[in-house]
Amino acid sequence: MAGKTHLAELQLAIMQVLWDREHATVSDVRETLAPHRPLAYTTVGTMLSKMEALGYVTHDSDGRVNVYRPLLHREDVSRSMVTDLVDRLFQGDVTEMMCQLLDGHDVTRDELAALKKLIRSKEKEMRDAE
Amino acid sequence: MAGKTHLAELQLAIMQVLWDREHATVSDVRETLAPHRPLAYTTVGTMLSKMEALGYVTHDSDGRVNVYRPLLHREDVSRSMVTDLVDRLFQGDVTEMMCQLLDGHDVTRDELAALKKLIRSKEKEMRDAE
DNA sequence: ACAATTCTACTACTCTGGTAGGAGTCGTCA
DNA sequence: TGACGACTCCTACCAGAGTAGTAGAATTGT
Repeated sequence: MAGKTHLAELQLAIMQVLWDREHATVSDVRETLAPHRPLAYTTVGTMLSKMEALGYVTHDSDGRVNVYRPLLHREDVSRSMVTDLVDRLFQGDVTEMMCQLLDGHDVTRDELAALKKLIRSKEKEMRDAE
Repeated sequence: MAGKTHLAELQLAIMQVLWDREHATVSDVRETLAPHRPLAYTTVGTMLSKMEALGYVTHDSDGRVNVYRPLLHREDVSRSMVTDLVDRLFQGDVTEMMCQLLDGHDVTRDELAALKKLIRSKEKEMRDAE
């Protein structure tokens, strides 16, 4: 399953809240989003309903309050969205994407070091696998 | 200028065609897209008009045929879309994005090597800059 | 010279994301 | 005990992406 997981702006923001705290009420989500993005209570509620209809989240009722939980996995969504962008922007060429990241952003020395380590472990992994 | 450059699906696909061949007619675009995505002539035409209204492309008339040219730069668009995704998915953490790329995709040995080289030159660049 | 083709311009429709109002419900507290 | 606040549910609305049809002008092959 999983499949196509192209989350829109607000949907993703809401999912992030749900992923961070496992479950949340409409108020929780609203308050968390508020600083960056003040929304009416009903707006968040409506969006959550739509997302439930889409199978992104589910809820059970604690008394009369709906408590929402994510159904999608964070990793699945990031993977699929990243893949999608690489495909659309660079015809699937991961290296191109890397260049873009390194060139277009301020990367600290430490981050570069971390990346080298990451690559080395990846190489090792490949060697072991064969 | 530049600013918000969140191109939608089809819009991006059309821009890719324009970037690849510098300029193109409606037919050109349509034919290029056709294998993956067969669209009516008018669909492509309409979309190009909309994109012109948005300032993404421009055209001049060769006889009675409109020849479209991109106004946005490929690099600007990729940078901004990549940045956008990193922000939304990983709160701007570029390293996280790299992990995602390396873990979630099949990366060949050669690509890993290329990446190491890329990182090294980036490091050098930083050293020289100070 | 005329029919078929090609192209633009205009119009229109569908879907979905985003946004919110209002009605109705229920618990609480003064 | 009744007003208040928090909450859900239903409904509505707009914008933009995507899709395509139609009308009418220009082009071209025969």
